[in-house]
Amino acid sequence: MTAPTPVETQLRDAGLKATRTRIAVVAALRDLGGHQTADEVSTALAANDAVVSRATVFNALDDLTRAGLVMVADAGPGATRYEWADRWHHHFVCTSCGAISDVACPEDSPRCVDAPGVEGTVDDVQVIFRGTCSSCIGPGAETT
Amino acid sequence: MTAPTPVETQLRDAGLKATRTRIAVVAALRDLGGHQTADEVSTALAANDAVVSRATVFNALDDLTRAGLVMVADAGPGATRYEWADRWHHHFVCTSCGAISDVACPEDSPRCVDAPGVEGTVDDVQVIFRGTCSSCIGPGAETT
DNA sequence: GCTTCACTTAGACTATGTCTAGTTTAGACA
DNA sequence: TGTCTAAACTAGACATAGTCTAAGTGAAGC
Ligand SMILES: [Mn+2]
Ligand SMILES: [Mn+2]
Ligand SMILES: [Zn+2]
Ligand SMILES: [Zn+2]
Repeated sequence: MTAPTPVETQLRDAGLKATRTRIAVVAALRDLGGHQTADEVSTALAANDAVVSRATVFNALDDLTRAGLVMVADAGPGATRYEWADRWHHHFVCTSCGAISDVACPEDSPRCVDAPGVEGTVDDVQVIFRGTCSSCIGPGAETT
Repeated sequence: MTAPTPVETQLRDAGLKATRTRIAVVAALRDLGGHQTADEVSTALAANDAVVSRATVFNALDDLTRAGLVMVADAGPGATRYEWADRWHHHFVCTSCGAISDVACPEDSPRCVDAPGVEGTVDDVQVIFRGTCSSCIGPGAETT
């Protein structure tokens, strides 16, 4: 039994068991980088000889999100995209090609924007910038 | 042929034909209010003796969104929610019960927040506040 | 080392959205 | 007003995303 890594500690602090699967999912997201779907995570785990049931990947991502180890990048329709919760940030989504890129959060904090008139408690604030990315504007813009 | 309503004009200005279906979809969203899924719109149309193919409802909502007559309320997984694009605003999503409520946009403009360092053109900015709504906090909070 | 309950599993099931090929229609123009 | 044609609509098959259930497994408290 090795010394508990930070991830294991974070899990237990959130009242979750530090299972092989959850640790592998966090590692996969951190290693892959970017914004991954549940099925992409599943594939990455399988490639690492850590086959995990599809339902479990969805459950793990959900649990990890609530525990704050993983964040969701809202980007409209299609599969939900997850990423390792390193630093809080926002997203730019290209409505032409679907690409998602990070936008730094000026405050580096999940509650960076004030919420006037909200009836309830605000946990975090996500800003989604939508538009056309530079590759889609440029000379070689894809119309597909 | 009656005089063109504003909606018909808006459609033609966007290069779209002012069809019976599209007009009915906008009317349904305006009359229903709130944040509706494609299937809820479909049901509302049917109740109005205006049965429309499911694929057409999806297409119409997509076209109307691009034309600026309808807006999407991003709210995480689940069906995409549409609403009549009256005034630009943001959303508060309760992570406990899933309720979506409007949050006024201080600037009343789709480009209310500055996007530092984005590689491309920003068309609009949506802010999503996530947390727990007052009914879910209050004494009679549902755990379901 | 036990015990227990949270976790994981396979796979059926539901929900959400897309595609295609044939038909209809809005709106341009004569 | 009648004709024409690209755009829009249709039904329904298909694809993708996510949920549920009941039985087996393992992390962690003792
Ligand atoms: Mn990101
Ligand atoms: Mn709204
Ligand atoms: Zn792009
Ligand atoms: Zn609530």
